[in-house]
This record gives sequence, structure tokens and C-alpha cells, in this order.
Amino acid sequence: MAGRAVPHEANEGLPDAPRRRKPTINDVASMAGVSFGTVSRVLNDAPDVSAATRQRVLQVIKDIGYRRNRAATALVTSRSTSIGILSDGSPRFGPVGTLMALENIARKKGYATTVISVEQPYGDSVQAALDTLDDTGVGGIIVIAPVVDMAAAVWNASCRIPVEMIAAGASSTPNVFTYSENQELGARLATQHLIDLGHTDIAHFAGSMEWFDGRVRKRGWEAALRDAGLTPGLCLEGDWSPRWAYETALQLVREQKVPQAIFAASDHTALGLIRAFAENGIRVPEDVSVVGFDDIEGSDYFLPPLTTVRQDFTALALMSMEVLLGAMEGRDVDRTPIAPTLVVRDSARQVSPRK
Amino acid sequence: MAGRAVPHEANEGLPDAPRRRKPTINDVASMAGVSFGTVSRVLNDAPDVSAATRQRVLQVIKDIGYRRNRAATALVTSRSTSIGILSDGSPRFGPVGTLMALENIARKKGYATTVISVEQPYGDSVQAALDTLDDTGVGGIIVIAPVVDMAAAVWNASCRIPVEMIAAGASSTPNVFTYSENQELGARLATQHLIDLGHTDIAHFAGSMEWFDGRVRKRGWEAALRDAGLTPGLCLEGDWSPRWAYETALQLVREQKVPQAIFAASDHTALGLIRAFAENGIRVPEDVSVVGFDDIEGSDYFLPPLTTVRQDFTALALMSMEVLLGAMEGRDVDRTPIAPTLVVRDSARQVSPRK
DNA sequence: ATGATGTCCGTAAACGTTTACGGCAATCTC
DNA sequence: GAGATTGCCGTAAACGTTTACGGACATCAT
Repeated sequence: MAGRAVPHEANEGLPDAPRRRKPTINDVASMAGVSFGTVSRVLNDAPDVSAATRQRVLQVIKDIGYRRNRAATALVTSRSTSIGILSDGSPRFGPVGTLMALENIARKKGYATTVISVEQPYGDSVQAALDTLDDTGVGGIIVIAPVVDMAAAVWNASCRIPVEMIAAGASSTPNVFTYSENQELGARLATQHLIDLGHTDIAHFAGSMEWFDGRVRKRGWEAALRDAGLTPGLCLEGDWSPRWAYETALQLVREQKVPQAIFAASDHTALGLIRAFAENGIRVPEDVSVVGFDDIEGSDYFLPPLTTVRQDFTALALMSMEVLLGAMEGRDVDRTPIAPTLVVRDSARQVSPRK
Repeated sequence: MAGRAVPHEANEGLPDAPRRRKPTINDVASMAGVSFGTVSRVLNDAPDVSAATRQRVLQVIKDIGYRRNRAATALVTSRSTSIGILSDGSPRFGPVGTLMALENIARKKGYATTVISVEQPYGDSVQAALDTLDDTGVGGIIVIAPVVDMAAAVWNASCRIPVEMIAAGASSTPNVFTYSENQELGARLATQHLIDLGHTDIAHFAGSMEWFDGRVRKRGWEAALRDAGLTPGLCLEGDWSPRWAYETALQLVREQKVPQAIFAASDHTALGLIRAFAENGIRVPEDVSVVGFDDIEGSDYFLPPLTTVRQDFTALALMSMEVLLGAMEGRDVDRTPIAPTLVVRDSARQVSPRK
């Protein structure tokens, strides 16, 4: 039976090897010939430990692969090293982008993130999620609430720990403060670009009015027009989908009501309406100018490459993490919103002198 | 001072209200007139407690909003109610889709998820992330490893708790077992579709060979061709980006080497090459048939609507969660991979009888 | 009445840390 | 050289649970 190959679980049969139990602070202490108090001190970079001892302890820690038990620490300090993220389950561009960026920033700041998502109807589910997050010992919570109803649920919920909400254009309450990019500005940028190109008949294919983003982008469109002394044109309210935009645009074509220029509330929306036009021989940008919103991957390779507005999710995540950390530590931080940028490509052109 | 509106933080000024400390099991016990042991029993649905007492305790719990301290529980039981997800930081379609789906499934199964992402170079960072995850007390870890290097780092890492890797076509090791969709099948489906349409000159705009997905999709393309008795045509290896596809396709046009049909490794790739063709008067699908992979949002509204293959991330997440949970509980579960499906739209057509 | 049997409940110890406190040398002060 | 000071370290208690054990009381058969 010699030479039997047992590649892993090598300590399986050893009589007194401690069943792969994680080493504790006491193991370290006895191996280093000190008391657990001393080990705790070096773990926490506390003073009152000589350089020599510190070295020795550190060495033992490395040797036996000791890792601090977070549960025990959390229990006694009730401090935590992770932050919670509550998101809606939607796979849409904005929320997902924010989520990924948040995770990245948190990691760089040394925080783990635990995320929970909720689905419609948002009611108790939001409160429950907040509670669960609290239970897991997060120090603060960031809510990605693109949908108005979800934000309302958050406002109505109660929570011991700091809660920050990322919701475009929503207002802060004493319990939960909000942060977001200045999407209204983004919409203004888009619309203004169209105005600068000489267009006066500028329609809006809006997103869902159940979303803050939809509301705010529409508001920006209106405001830009108003400020330029133009009367807002057609505004159709949809659901962000290419399908809706396609069908709505088809309708416009049938009714011969195709506008000069269109600000689409999202790139996906733009995609749908551009196809509807293409199928009917209406060219973008020659016949109608279009600008989108989001700058999704590939929008630079649409036909035509889409002029759109880009949000900086990394900056957003960075700022909102800063804000949350500030709240957790009782600091006060600057809270001016991030500005999106216009990226101009080929889907909008100078108004043509036709007719 | 009567009637003053103080909607929240109501107990702020009360003299002897315990500074909003979370109630403990002892608080519940004393209020219900039992010992903490009894409360623990009702908390854990243990027997040996009379119906009446159970009711009373439950009522108190509800009244004072008691919630079990997870850290304390974890400390003593060393069991956990959350699972860890390790992902690469890439915002690409596949990984993100998987991530979102995993989170959803986990929540439905009553698990919280804590996610950490790592960036290149994957080396110690992967081991560190695994350790951190372990520290936070997760019961198992799912790694989303689209990139070969990352998977290698996982294979080389060591971890006390079960680790499952989602990596297309990678093999299991004793330490970490893998699971994935059958992307090779997906690629075969796409290629076979082109073959069935009568094409014989079928090129492949491949993804990155640093990705499992890129490798496996290429393998599927080759296999389908071989099985049909056809010799594989041109294969260009790229990086998933529309830009690369665009420039590569342009090159093909210049060299007059545009193939009859193309299987693009991703919808984004398809997007780029279609634009290159469009700019040069080459029509899809009239002049060249294209099928993509991913079925990203909006691909049904590309010009033309893209024939592509769709992965079922929900099913994938469900299965892999099942597998992980099985491993955590020592069960054995079925591990046959999910099959993607072909969704045919307008970008591929019967071979034209030109020339 | 006696012992056996069950039902319900209380108690002690443990999980792995942190923190506050106290103690013992060695060094300094005059 | 006596007292005060400093630098280093050990110890006890606490954090909020779970688990194993044991005890009180009522019920039942004999």
C-alpha cells in the first residue's frame, strides 16, 4: 500500500493534525511565545510592542497562514469593512454600469461589497433587503434606485445605518441623502447640440416616466428648448426599448410627422427609431438628425455612428462612495454632481436646406 | 411644545432610551419572561418549547424589532448564509449577465452575495480575493473566469471552502470544479445555420484567444465545418471590440477577400464588420451573411436585425448555484451544461446565386 | 406512595476577537 | 539608591449567539 497517491487533503489521516481548523490568535500567540494580547496588538498596529516581538509574531502569522476571524472582530467592535449595495434587478445600462463601478471603487478602498437586488413590487421587499444588509454587518448602504417607486420604498423604510441613494434628480431626505450625475445637464447638452446645428423642430423619444432618468432627461430637453426660445416639439414617452421606439417611429412615418431632429432618451431607443427610418428610406442624419444618451458599447459602430452623451460611472461611483464614507464617519463632503459629456459622431448634422 | 412634528429619530431626546442599540436575545428573553435559551430555541425552530411560550416570544420579537446578530451566529456556528462571487472587472456582456443572474438566484435561495472583482494581472490578487471572501464568512465561492489567465490563477490558489468556476470549456480539477454553458454547441449552431443556408465559404471573426469564450466558439466553428466536410475558411482573431472588427473587415474589403458568410464571435464584433461593409456598399445579408453571438439588447434592431445565439444566463446561474450548494452540503448534483439557442433574424440568408 | 417518563425550560461554556486595566522590569531623576 | 517614569506585556471581561446538559414539575402506571 506504499506509494499510494493522495494529492490533496493530505492531512486527512494524520492522527493529531487538527482537522484543518483555521488557526486562531491563540495559536499564533503560543507559537510566538507571547500572549494573545500581544498578537492582537500587532494585528491592530497598536503601540506597546517591541520591534523584535512584532517581527516574530508577524513571521508566525505568515508561516501558519493565520487570518483574523471577521465574525469575531465584528462581534466585539461592531465595526465593519464592507458596504451594502441595493439595486433593482434590471439589467439596464445605467444601473449595471453604476453597480460595476461601485464594486470597483469599494474594492480599491478596501471594502467588500455585498449586493442584494429587489424586484417589483418594491414595498416590504426593500425594507427586508435593507434589514438583511444591516444584518450582514455592512457599515453603510448605497441604493441604486433608477425607478421612482423603488426610491419611494426606500424613503419609507427605516434603517439604523447610513443610506445613500443614487437617483437622478431625486431630493435628499434627512434619513437618506441622494447623489447622482447631472443627467438634466446631459439632456440639455444633447438638445443644445441639435439647436446649434440649426434645428428648430426637435422631438423627444423619452424613456419611461417611472424612471428618474426618463423624467430628468425629458426635463433637460424641455429646458434647453425653452432657454433657446423654441417651443418643445413632439414628446413620446416609452419604455427605453428599441421595440417601442421602432414601432413609434413607424407610426410617425405613416402619419408623415417625422421631425427634423430627435433627442432619444437612450441609445437603445435611438437604435429602434433609426431602423424604422432606414426601412422607409429616411436617412439619418441626412433627413433627420438623432442624438442618443448612454454611449453604450458599440454605439460608435451603429449605422450611422451615434452622437450621444456619456456618463462617467467611475466618477459617479467614486463620488458617491466618498459621500457614503463621509456619512459613516460623520464627515461632511462636497456633493456637487458629476457632469456628463456630449460625444459627437455622425448621427446629427447641420440642418439641411431642403425644401 | 405639544404637537411638535418629529417624524423620525423619535427616541433621540428620551433620557434613558438605550441609544438605539440593537436589541439582543437577552432583551427579548426578559421581555417575554423567559430565559435566553428559550428564545434561541424559537429562533432556531427547535422543539422543547410550548406553543404558548413560542407565541409570546415571537410577539416580543416582532414588537421590539429584534434581529439576530449574524456575526455572533457565524462566530459560534461557523456556518454562513452568504456566498461569494469573484468576477473579473470587465463590463462585457457575458460576465455581467452571469453576475446579475447569479445574484438573483442567490437571493431567491435566501443567500446574500458578496462580490469582489479582480483586475489584471491575476496572480496574488486572485488568492487575496479568495481569502477576503473566506474571511467575510461566505460558505462557498463562484468564480466568473472568462479569461484563461484568471482561471489559471484560481487553479493555483488554495481555499478552504468550495470553489466553483464558471469558465466555458475549462476542465474541472479536484479543488475547483467548473461549470458553464455549452458555448461550443452555440458556435456549432451558428455555423450549421450558415451551412444549412448553402454557404461553403464561412469565415470566423473570432474573439480574444485569451478568453475561454473566444477559444471555445472558434472550436465550435471549426468542428461544425469539419463535420460537414467543409474546410474552415478564414479565421481572424480579435478582441471582441467593434473597432477591431470594423478595421479588419475594411482590410478584407480592400483586399477583395470578403467571404460569403461570417460567423462573428460576438454581436459587438458583428456590429463593427457590418458597418465596414455598409460603408463600402456591401450589403448584409444580400452580399454576405452574418451571424453573431450573445443576443445583446438591441441586436434585434441592428441594421439588419442580427441572427445570433442566445445564452440562458438565468438557467446557468440556477444550475451553478445548485452545483455549489451541492458541494457545500456534500451532495452530488447533475452537471450537464446548458444549451444555448439560435435565434434567427435577418442577417443571414440563403446563398445567392450570383456569378 | 413510588418510581419512571416526558415536557418544558434554565444554565454554563464556548466561539475568536478587542479593550481596559494592571504589573513587572528597566531606565531615569535627583 | 529611593522613588518616579517608561516600555513592554499578560489578564479579565465583554460582544451575542448556539449547544449540551441538567433540573423542575406534571403525568402516568404500578
